Amino acid sequence: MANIKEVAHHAGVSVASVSRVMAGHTGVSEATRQRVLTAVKALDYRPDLAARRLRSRRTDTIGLIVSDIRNPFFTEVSRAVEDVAYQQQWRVILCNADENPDKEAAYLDLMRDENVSGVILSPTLARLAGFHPADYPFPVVLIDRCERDTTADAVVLDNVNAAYRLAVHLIENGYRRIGCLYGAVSATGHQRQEGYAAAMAAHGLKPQAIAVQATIDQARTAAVNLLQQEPRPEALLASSGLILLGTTEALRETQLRFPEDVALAGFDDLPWTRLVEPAITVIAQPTDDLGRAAIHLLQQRIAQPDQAVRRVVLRGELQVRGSSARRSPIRTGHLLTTA
Amino acid sequence: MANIKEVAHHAGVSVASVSRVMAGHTGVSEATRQRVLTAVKALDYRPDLAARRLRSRRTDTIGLIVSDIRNPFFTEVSRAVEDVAYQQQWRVILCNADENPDKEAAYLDLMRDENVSGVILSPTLARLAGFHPADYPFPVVLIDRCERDTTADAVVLDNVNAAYRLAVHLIENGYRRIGCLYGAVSATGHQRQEGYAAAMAAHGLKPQAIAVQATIDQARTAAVNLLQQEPRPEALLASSGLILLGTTEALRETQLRFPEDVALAGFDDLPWTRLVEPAITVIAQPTDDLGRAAIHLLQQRIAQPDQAVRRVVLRGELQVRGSSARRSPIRTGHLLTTA
DNA sequence: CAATAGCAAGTAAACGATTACAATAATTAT
DNA sequence: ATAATTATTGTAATCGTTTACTTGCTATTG
Repeated sequence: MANIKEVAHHAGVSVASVSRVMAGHTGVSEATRQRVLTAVKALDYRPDLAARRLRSRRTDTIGLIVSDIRNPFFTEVSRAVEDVAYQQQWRVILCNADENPDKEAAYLDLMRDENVSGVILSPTLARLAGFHPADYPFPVVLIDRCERDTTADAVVLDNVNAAYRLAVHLIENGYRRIGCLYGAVSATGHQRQEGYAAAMAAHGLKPQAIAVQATIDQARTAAVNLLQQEPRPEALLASSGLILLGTTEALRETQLRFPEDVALAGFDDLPWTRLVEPAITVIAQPTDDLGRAAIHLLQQRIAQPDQAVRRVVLRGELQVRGSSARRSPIRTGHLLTTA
Repeated sequence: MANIKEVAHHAGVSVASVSRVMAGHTGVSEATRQRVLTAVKALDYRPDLAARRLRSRRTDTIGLIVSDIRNPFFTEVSRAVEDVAYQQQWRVILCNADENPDKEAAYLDLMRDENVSGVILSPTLARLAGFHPADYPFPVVLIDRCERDTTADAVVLDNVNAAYRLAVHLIENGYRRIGCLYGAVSATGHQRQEGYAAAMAAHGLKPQAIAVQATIDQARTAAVNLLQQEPRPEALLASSGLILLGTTEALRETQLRFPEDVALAGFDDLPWTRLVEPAITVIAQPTDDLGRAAIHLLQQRIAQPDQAVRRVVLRGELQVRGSSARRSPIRTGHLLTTA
């Protein structure tokens, strides 16, 4: 591979001129620019990134550390981030922490080693507690997960509110004993449980929330347990797409029909929620906007390290479908007498 | 951030010794090793990767270019690759080509710029035609997509065979007019169509295969079209998870039931295929093994650049479920007379 | 005991770019 | 025409490592 020296020699100019042309800098005459460009083409020259990064101390690279790449929510967000970055000639190092704080820590160390310009992070609960951006040698934008009192740039859903609306929707459709399965290891799960609990309290209902690991299998097991309790919940609310999937599997396993036996609602408008019969009521998250907002926030922070902390809160959209259909009065003799 | 010089000074040794300790090289006394390590800890030193890469001309980084990160198949494969790499202290640059040859080319250029040790690639059709590893400045292992006559390391499914078995399964269950929706832009789609066509031919049946873009929406549109033709197909075979999803949506849209009106079978054992009623018959791909095999193959190739070309062919497993249940004789008067 | 090997540690030259600074050429002002 | 200014270009130092080579010991051997 040709290096900058050979290009300079071939073009009959100095290495500085070549460098200036490659960087798109001003202050180089059109004549030399052309000579350099033809030499570059002739030698198929491409600057060595390691050398450039060493000398310039910039990498034009950002890190994206997601909690679980197999969760379609994060896949979508990653794609959005990658798409924007790609257009702007930035590199993205995508890391999958697998909800594991050790892996998360290792990746953050790696980001430091790589000298990235910034990081987009969906943090584990452990890291989020007492999180302070100043502890990191690079700008950090949190995504999906953030506490009320976290002082860091962040892009999140209005989790409490969205879960509240979802729960109210179930309540208004006649359901009273509503169970909630929420992700134990994420701030998001907790906030959604909080919104659910608030809605229940506002209607004088007793909440029953179960914390689970946010995997399909764990959610299914927990849901089966919950469904075998007496009295059985009339409806279930799942705080994420994976938990919703596990919960739906549990209903199949226990041969319960929704919404007749147990109504169902959850988060994440994934394609399959429209495929099952009936389709499932969900809060749709604007994954694309989340990703775009995160990278824009990060770029602004990189450009302006001292600007005020910003938080972007996006609204989830309630998609009402059959799984939460109004409770049929025929089956609810008990409710009829109390109403 | 401390650099190697400061560490050397702090430990009272030369930079060479520090470097040797950091690299885990032999030929350094236990005494100095300890002094270096304490200095490293005291100064919180971490070697600068840019400098290391520049000097050593190695990056310990591989590129993983997938066709579509939103396709769960590739998500799973990526996770497997990343997992193995992580354990071995390799970095992975994950790139999403979005089935776009230009983006794919741009990423391959990027890989060269990054001076990666090797690349795992699921190529577009255009690139696969006439693919030769020698055209690239790094070792390449193909994954998921590979032609019979491609002379490159590759890890693929036994696509033709798997599709053949899947089609035969439908035929043996009494279906005759079987349509096939396959991915137009991937070698995999073509091979699966080929296996399907072979099975049809072997049973004296006329194939009807439609090439589609491998997206949910395109597949749905094409499937709706196909389902509105007269005579309507008795069964549909989808060549990938996304196409299967779109096809299933089409059945919902046209209010057709499976398997009663149209039987259904496809590729990729995704969680949702077990959720719909009835569950869908699929070929399960060993995504984890595919990913692991790919990175192992790549590492062997990196260690032994001149070893013979290898191809790992993994077998897909047929998961028979309700969507392809034996055609009920009651509804198939025509078949009864011909049987 | 001198010669020789073997090991540990140090010195300094790369790696290939960027960029501060100096030098030169071209332009404008007086 | 000359001085002052500006626009180009070149020179060389620098980024932080790795590593070939040299040096200085200590231990081994004939």
